[in-house]
Amino acid sequence: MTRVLVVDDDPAIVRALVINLRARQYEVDSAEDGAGALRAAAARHPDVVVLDLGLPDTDGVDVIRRLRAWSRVPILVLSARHASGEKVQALDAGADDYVTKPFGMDELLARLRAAVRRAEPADGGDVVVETEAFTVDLAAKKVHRDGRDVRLTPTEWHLLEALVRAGGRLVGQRQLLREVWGPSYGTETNYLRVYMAQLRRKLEADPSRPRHLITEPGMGYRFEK
Amino acid sequence: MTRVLVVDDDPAIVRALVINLRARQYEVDSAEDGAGALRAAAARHPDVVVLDLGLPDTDGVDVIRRLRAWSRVPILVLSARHASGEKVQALDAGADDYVTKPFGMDELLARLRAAVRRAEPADGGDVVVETEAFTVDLAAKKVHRDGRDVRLTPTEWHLLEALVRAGGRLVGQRQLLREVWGPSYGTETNYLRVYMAQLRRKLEADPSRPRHLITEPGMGYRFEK
DNA sequence: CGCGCGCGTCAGGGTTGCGTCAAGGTCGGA
DNA sequence: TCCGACCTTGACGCAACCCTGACGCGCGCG
Repeated sequence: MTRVLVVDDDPAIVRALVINLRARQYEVDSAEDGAGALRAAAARHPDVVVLDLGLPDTDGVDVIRRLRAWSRVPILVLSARHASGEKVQALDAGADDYVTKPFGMDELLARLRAAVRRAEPADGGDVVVETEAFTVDLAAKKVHRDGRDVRLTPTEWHLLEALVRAGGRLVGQRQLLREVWGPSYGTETNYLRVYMAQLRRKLEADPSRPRHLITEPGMGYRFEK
Repeated sequence: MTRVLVVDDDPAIVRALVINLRARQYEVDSAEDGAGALRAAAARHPDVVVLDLGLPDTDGVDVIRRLRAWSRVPILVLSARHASGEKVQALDAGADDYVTKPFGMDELLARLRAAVRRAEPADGGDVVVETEAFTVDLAAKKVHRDGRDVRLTPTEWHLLEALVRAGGRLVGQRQLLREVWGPSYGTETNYLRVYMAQLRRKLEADPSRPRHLITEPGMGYRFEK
């Protein structure tokens, strides 16, 4: 879930933002001054910060600088000032976007989505799943075992990926076949047997007693850490 | 040097932007419609795109989508419309920022700097990447090997750059083709074979046994340190 | 006890994909 | 106008992959 930090000294605005964001499944923290903002950012590691420039204790641009000193979290600035000098200062200090009050909630949310989307592949880069026998890197499409790379064929990789992405849940054979071979392959369960065997031979310590690529007889297969 | 692509059908705006950007040491290309924008983006690989939504031939949002189909270049949208619906559409299609006309040049430039700054470390990380066989300098666009410069053709460089920027991740052949040759070249995989061979001949110690420019059969290619 | 079912294993044959080479085409500079 | 560098395109051999069928095994059930 995406975590947002809202910083504003006007309780009405904070409330409006919190309600709207929570309704859209964001996790929201809030702060009402610069010190609180920096504390919250350090403690909670938000995925994006919505920052009002007119805070009671600190200059907003200074908050941006201090955040940027150690974090690359996207910062979306709110401000009542329309003057372009303010905007330039904030943006050059490291802000990602600048919205003037009064703002439309739809627009703000869209800009927020844009900021989060941009940041995603940057720091959430590698999705790596580890087991005691091998390591799967879903982003790089790489499998590691005993310090060496394991070579997988395209079909083997697709199958492994489908299982790993299910995150430990059971995947039915029909679903597996459709994901890997395409929508018209619902019954060729022998494909699964052949390729599961190859995967186990390449990945399991003891292929005849799989510990991670598990068969659920009559139902399907499951990946287990 | 940072390369900017300006897309607008109003010559006055294009001129103003080009003058201001060139004065600040940007390298500027321009296009006046959607088709030209896509062509220019494919040919010149700009570091940021400034895009007017009201183009004569195409819906601006559609241009954004088509760009996003193969590129992550930052897109800064210009528009005369203040309506929030337009903004939301453009941002959700993949735009990075949205500025309404008339705009202040200072503000636009600041937003442009923000967009470029964000993108820089996002896909590169290191500007210089070293292997035991050769060294790639992404900023200087140079390749060193055994203490001397290696001469690469433009296409060879694009290909190498796309692989190195992926940072060890596997790059699918379709994606590679689109990044290097443009969005309409999704299937000419023989290009890849030819140019990968040339790169290996120039860079690998033993071109028949590549250690850094690796083929993943059926899936794509990967750069490995 | 015999049978059927589902799963794992193995090996062979058709097909695809990759590396290689060479020739034709295009563009810009001398 | 000629020349060279670069890009495109096609052909060919080879290795790897995908599919397929056959067989063996364990289990549950009649």
